[in-house]
Amino acid sequence: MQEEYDATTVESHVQDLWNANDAFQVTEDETRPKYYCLCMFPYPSGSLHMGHVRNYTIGDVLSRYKRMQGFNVLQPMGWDAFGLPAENAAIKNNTAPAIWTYQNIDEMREQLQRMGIAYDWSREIATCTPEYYRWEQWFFTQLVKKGLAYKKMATVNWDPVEQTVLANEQVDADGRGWRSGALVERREISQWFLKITQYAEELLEETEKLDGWPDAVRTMQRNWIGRSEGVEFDFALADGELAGESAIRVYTTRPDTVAGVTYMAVAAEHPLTTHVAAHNADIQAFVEECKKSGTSEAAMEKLEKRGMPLGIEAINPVSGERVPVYVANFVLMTYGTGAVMSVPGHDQRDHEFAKKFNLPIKQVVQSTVEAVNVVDTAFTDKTNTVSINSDQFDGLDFEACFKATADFLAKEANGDKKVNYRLRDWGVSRQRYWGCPIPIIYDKDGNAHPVAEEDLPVVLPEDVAFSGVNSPIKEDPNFINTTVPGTNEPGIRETDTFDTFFESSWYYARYACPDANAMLDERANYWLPVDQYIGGVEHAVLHLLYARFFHKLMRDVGLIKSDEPFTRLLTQGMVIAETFYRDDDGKPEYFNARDLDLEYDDKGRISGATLKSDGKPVTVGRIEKMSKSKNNGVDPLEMIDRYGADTVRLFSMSDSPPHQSLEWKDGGVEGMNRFLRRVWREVSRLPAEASQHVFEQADLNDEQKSLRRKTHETIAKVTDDIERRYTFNTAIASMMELFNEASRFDDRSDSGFAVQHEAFSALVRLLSPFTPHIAHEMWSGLGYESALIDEAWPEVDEEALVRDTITLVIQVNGKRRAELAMSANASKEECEAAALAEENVVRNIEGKTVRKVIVVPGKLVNIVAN
RNA sequence: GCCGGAGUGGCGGAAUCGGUAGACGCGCCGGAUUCAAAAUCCGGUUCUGGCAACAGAGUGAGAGUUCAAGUCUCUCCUCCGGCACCA
Repeated sequence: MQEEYDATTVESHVQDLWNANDAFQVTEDETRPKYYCLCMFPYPSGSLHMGHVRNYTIGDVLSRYKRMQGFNVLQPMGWDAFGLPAENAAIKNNTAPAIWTYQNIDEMREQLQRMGIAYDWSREIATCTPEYYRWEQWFFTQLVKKGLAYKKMATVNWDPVEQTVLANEQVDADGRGWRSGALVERREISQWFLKITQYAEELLEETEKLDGWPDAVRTMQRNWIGRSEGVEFDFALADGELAGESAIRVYTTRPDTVAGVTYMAVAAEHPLTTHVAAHNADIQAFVEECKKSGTSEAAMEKLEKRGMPLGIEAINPVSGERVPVYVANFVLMTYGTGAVMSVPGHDQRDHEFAKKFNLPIKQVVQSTVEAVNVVDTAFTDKTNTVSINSDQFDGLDFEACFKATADFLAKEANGDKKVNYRLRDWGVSRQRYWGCPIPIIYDKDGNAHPVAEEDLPVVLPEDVAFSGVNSPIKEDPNFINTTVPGTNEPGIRETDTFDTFFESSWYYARYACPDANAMLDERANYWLPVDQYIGGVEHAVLHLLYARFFHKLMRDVGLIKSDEPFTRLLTQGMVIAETFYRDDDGKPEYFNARDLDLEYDDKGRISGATLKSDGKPVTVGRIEKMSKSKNNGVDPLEMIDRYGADTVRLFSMSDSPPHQSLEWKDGGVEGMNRFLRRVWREVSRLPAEASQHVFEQADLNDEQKSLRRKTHETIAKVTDDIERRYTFNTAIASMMELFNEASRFDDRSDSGFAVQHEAFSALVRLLSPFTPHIAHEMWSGLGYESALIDEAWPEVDEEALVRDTITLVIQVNGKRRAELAMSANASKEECEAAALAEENVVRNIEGKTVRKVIVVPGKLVNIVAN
């Protein structure tokens, strides 16, 4: 072992060794417990960023740790390869999306390999290959047959200039198309949906059981599913039938407030609105206006609450009063019945609308504990309340009134108790090119036929000229024209592709059997569920919910046996860094720190910065998530070149716990590099014969015992931090403590060397999941013949943890006044006596009476005196 | 608006079950080495007072429970994240 640590040499040497031995290839093995550790696979954008580094290092630490614990560990990697950026790049660079994507995959694979992560590369998957997507096409045809996939009209963003559908990401905050700048419109087209709502109840119930998931993610999923219990019932139309209907059906979670309904509101798409609009130009104009606004959340948010009276009245089934019906832009056709009863007294939104249109506000719920004035604001409490102004329901609390009204509505107004979900069926059609073709053929009457199993996959043509925004397959007769399955009739192919969440919803299962000649085979039941899943919290709802849904679908088709895909989930925080900018004309221009000269104040804080190229100052901005737009990214490859992958890995784990954000700091990286160089140096200086010496615990002196205790305390601490707490930062801190103590230890006796060798032997193994390359070399440096990846995780020697003496903290009235070294087995009385005799204690209780003495064995004595 | 999470030195953070607040790292200060610098090594570093021993203050603000509170309870403030016309 050389005395100077050279990361580049070490890392390429160790990686070659692993590669030559296929060190991380695994097969099913019933004799060992399995451990499937998975990181969310990347989109192949072409370059690795720090978020990837952090994500994959966490996975590798856990994988390597479990391997040393004796588990049969699977850690695969692949590519979420379909998606919009490939199309954007294609337009910009005039290359086919496939070529761009495969080139990026090659580049990123190389970059990833430099990090030395223990992947089983033989299982690599790219979702854009027909070998992968043919199975999801097959699966979709099964779902169509089971009625779990169906077609219906749905709203999309339509760019009137480009004459194309836009993804939500392609519509800016002002509701304009990204290329044309034209105002995006809403348009109804027929699209495919998966019936996730059929699984809403099971998904919700099992959310409660996912105790290996962060509470935040479970809460988000619960809210996203959004279960509510209420009643659906009719408001009869006051002047008889309209548009073939005699009533307006509504859904409410507050049947106890029906008496307070003073008006109603229906959606722009509601049949009643359409009926009235046919003879009323003003209403027609209003409906058109509603349809013009985009579907994006940003657009919805800005929407002002507006409405118009339809000139219709309905009868309140409880009060018998006539109430006017409005059309309003905030009523959603897709939730409930597309019509709502409005209770301005007890719903804030209804209250605002009532004020704006001068509608009556009626109080029907009274608080039993405070004064209520529904003229100013809605009263929405459901506890400590009684019903008033509600005839036979007066005097009931919320629960009783809910039940009584529901029973009444059941008899008098076609009422039905109903559970509603905020969750909608998952629209999987995308009018994009670079995705998996939906395997459907339409006959001349427009009926949909799933492509026959033997005709799969429907291959996406990759050799395409990409001229505009429109998908090239939509104009490709070779792709479109075919025959209807089972006939000789001409048929037309579906040209929409799947939402890319489709691919990422089942890839974790395919890794178990990437070469299977079926969607999955028995191997999936060996490896699944994933024991540990790691990725960004931005996927808390969509991806993680879709994957859970798919898992249940695959279970119900008989492909797998488990109910849930991911047993434990870790969501890592963002990687953040300083930003620097100039804002001369209202559009800030951001600069990367590498192009700046930074100034620091006397406390080491950044006080100013100037651009190297012109020497003029730039503004120091906030610390934000690394991104292209803020130009504050740090290139992982540059860091690996400078310090080595081990240093980069170690820093990414050391500075904060994984679920929190990590601030990238050059000084911190250098600190980790310094630490590794020190460990290397100490190990290289340890005499070769140190490994030969043995010791007997009973014969050790106090210093030797103390180092042994530190060694084994550290093993216990690091194990607990990785296994239970996920606090890799504190694990690293405690390894540094052990190193500091072991390197200061200067005892050249045989047993001294033996104890020191034990400390370094443990340290190297504890470090190995974090910094596997340097650990491998140091392991041989310590005189071991074996490869470190085949070693077992170090075990705690309980005997080494035993303390003869302990430090007792002495407090007077809760304030620390002294410390005492005591025998570890001293009695309570002895501790108390020693504490009361201590010099500084005597001084502090002088003139006071000791009221009470509290002894916490092994820790402290608190003397209460006044 | 609703639902989460978080506020601790100059900075990132530690304190795991109510028991020594500030581990570990960065930065800064001093020293050694050097012709000099970088690198490296050693020491110091919450604030105030003191040569020191030690004393006082201190975990966003305010109250409370307790022998003992960063940790538990209540009220409030600030920041971050998610959802947001869901009837």
